[in-house]
Amino acid sequence: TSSSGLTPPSNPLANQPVFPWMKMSAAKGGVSKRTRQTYSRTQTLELEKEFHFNKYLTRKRRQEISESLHLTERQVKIWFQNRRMKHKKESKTDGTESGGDESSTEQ
Amino acid sequence: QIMTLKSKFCDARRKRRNFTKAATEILNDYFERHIRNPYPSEESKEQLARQCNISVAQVSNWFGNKRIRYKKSAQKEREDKEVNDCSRRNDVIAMQ
DNA sequence: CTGTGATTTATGGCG
DNA sequence: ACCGCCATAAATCAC
Repeated sequence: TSSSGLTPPSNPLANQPVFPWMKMSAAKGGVSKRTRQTYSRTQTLELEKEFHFNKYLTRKRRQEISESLHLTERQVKIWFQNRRMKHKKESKTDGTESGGDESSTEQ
Repeated sequence: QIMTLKSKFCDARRKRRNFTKAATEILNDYFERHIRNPYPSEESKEQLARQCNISVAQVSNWFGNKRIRYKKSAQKEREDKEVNDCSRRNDVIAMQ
């Protein structure tokens, strides 16, 4: 009602109610922007090598790896969890695909 | 960056093409009709996947990306609105 | 450069 | 208490 001529005709985002899922997860104490560390080539390579050796970690192995790669034990643990998920996903899709690619079969 | 060189062989599975217009329309339609809680169940994902002729994983990716990107633009829009309000107030103050 | 689908780090819930 | 699985967030990658 205030400004007569300047009513935004199409603005789907601005005047929509803010539903809970749209709120941002502020996390701890006041101002914190979440950052995601990207692992170096060597870190990824070593982790991958170890994963090929075994899919699951021993407490001891986890300690050794985390120390040599300058990652926390938690990061190593999580990396293996994520890697297992990736492995599972790949197993589903690939099945027994060998090389074909190109043209149709892609989803 | 380092991956960029090698990936051409190992990760060649990365992006190929966009979804069809029809598929995007179906997904967007579902999203907007469930804007209060855009988290499709496993069954809904399967149905959408069939309708769009894509995989369930791709449907999940689409909703993940959509939620985050929608949330971000909505937040940005709200920030801009605040700035506009401030400017408007400042204009009024300036006139007085 | 932007858009967009996919992948990589990281969290929390539940078993 | 602790770990693995899973769905998801958020950042980042790769066209």
